[in-house]
Amino acid sequence: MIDAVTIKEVKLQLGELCKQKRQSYDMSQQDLAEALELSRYTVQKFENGKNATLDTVLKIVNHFDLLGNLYQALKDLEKSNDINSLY
Amino acid sequence: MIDAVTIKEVKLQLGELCKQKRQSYDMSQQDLAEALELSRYTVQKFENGKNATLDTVLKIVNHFDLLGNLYQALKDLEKSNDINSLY
DNA sequence: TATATTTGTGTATTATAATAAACATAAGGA
DNA sequence: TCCTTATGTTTATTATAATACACAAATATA
Repeated sequence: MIDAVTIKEVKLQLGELCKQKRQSYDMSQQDLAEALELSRYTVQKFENGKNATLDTVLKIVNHFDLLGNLYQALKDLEKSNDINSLY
Repeated sequence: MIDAVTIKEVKLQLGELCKQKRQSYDMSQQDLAEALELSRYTVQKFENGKNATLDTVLKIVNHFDLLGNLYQALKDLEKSNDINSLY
């Protein structure tokens, strides 16, 4: 039995991904906020797993060149009726 | 040269995915809204590509049993420094 | 055609994400 | 040690997502 992933865990993981990507680009929270025309507080909260808007998330995803990947993943999910198929 | 995906397109695709999944479960917007304790208007706007909160998106993703997939995809992105690597 | 259901839209209100500014703390470099 | 930078947190304000109605327009269904 695999533990179900929670919404909170996904938000925390999203924040971690942002932090890791940001640091790999050698940017501070302030740098990222300015690049995306967001406040540092918004970046700060996002990286710590708080709720955010889709626009904020996608701005960040886009900045790290992951928007195309996300789009393709969504397209794939739409095609397959059941991604968890055993076959 | 591949056209860059826009934030607007991703939001529209997210809405389409929701609509397609919802219909595959034979649910109305009202049904989905009630199941997730959201207003129908919120579901309506999301399906039509409007901005939303991360909580709303993840509630919907979770309802269609895609939260684990999303979590794993985020974990994978964190590990690989460059998902677009040619190697 | 009627009737019911679903979807799209409008308005007003409430809840909350985003912003701006300030300040504390911690870590690192001079 | 001092000075700088980055992060975390607070308070107040603004912008906007979410809600709760209502109603019109499609879209089934009898």
